[in-house]
Amino acid sequence: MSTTVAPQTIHAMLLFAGLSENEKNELIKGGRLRQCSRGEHLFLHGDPVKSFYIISKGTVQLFRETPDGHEKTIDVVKSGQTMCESEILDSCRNHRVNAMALNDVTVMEFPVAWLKDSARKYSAFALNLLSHIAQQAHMAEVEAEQRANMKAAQLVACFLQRMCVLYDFDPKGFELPYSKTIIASRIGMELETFSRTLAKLKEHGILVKGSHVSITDLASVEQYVCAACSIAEDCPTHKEMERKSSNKSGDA
Amino acid sequence: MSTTVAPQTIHAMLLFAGLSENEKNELIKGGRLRQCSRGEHLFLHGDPVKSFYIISKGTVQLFRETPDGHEKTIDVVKSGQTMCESEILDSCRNHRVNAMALNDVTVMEFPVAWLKDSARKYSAFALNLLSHIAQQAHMAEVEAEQRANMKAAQLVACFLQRMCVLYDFDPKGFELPYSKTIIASRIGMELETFSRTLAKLKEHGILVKGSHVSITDLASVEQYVCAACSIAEDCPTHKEMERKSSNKSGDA
DNA sequence: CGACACTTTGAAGACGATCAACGCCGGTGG
DNA sequence: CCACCGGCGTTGATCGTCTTCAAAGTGTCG
Repeated sequence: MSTTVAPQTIHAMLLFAGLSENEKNELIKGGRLRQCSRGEHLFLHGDPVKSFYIISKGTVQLFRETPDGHEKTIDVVKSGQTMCESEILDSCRNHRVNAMALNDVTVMEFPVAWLKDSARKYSAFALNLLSHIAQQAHMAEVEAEQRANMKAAQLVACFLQRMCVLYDFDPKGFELPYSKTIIASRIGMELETFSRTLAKLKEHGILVKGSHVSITDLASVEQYVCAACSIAEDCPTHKEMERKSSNKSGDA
Repeated sequence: MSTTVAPQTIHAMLLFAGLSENEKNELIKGGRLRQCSRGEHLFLHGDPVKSFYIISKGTVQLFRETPDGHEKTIDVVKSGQTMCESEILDSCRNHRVNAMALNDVTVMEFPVAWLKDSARKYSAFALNLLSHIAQQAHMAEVEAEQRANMKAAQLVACFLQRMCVLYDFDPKGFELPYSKTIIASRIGMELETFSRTLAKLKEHGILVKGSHVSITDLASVEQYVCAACSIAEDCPTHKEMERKSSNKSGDA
């Protein structure tokens, strides 16, 4: 299952790269497992920041309520990803977002002090953390630029490609891992716009029927989306999609 | 002058907090000064990443050309701020943006290896760097959300407030530090929209005449902008503006 | 004075948001 | 087994905001 990280797989995370097994064990001992069932909140906007999280299983929605009562999804985070590192490193007292389990979730929970202490103790960990955050910052930058420059259809197509890569789906056919409502909100558009957009995407090589997506014409998608993207040449998603299209091995 | 950081002031940067004077000197020895005159490029999109920069004097525009030939300003960075840390930490080979001096600029230039080496060597530096990047990531997140939720006039008003704080201007009256063309592009809107928006802002307590801005009614601005902002309660700019409005001491 | 960069203003158009209604489906309870 | 309901998604019509194209105004500097 692509949404599960076995406990031992945490060891394989890039965050712990370059550390000895002993050091990893030492670090991981600092956390404890926590279970959440679908719909349960891990924390709420305004709650004091108490932990750093590594998601071991399941999917978590990070969202915020705007002053006018709407609900905006900041991100959807899955197993193998982390939460709250930037809040902790930025020394935020309180959470800036809500976190809700979209399905049954298992997280590894580390006390706030753990993160900085570990960075202080193991310089390799500090450097990994730095790359990790820098990478996130980069992604955020790219998304901001895309949102500004591309239109809805391109944003959606690009997002579907990223989804393919993140969840290791077969582009030829896969199921959306969560509801269209949440996806739309994640991309920053209204559900109605998203719905209409999906319909139009068949002209560009993406066919959507219910929650089943098949990217029928990778070349067409790339030409439609990536040609309009200023980071195309060094876009990891773009590269990965090209790899997937040459390797004809899909693991459904 | 608010756009100058004397060499010794680099010592005072948060990035070097918690280090002894000897350690600071040791670190700073790793860099060398470079001058750029107005219009000169520090680096171009696609150039290999060769340095980490601390801006000591002047203002630098970071921008990118979109596929359709437009020019989009990613950020405008001034003395006391840094450049390229995330590229380096993300191990990017090539620059993702262009950097051009908007006026006469002095930067401190450190070789790429310096950043990671220093982080490895001094854990305090690594932690400072982590906060620094986390903070940037936070700002980027906030801006993204604002761009999605607020309308042009609110974005502009918010930006002017931020400018006030960053440059330590007196809200009651100050000059825009760079051209409206660049500001508009920085905020992500067309120059025409920006121009029209400025005119409309007088209804909300901001008067603009040429490049002279005066925020006449701070309360009105806050109510118009910050009330629509989801991070108002923990927005450093908002807080700082309130402080400025109580301290009736402006330093023009 | 003229050239040029920068800014303003006007009018038309594109795009997504919003409001409203309907279809679909799974679940619950009679 | 059917009727009802609520969550989710689709479709249609309208509206507001920003962009785009075009033209004219302002300022500076040789």
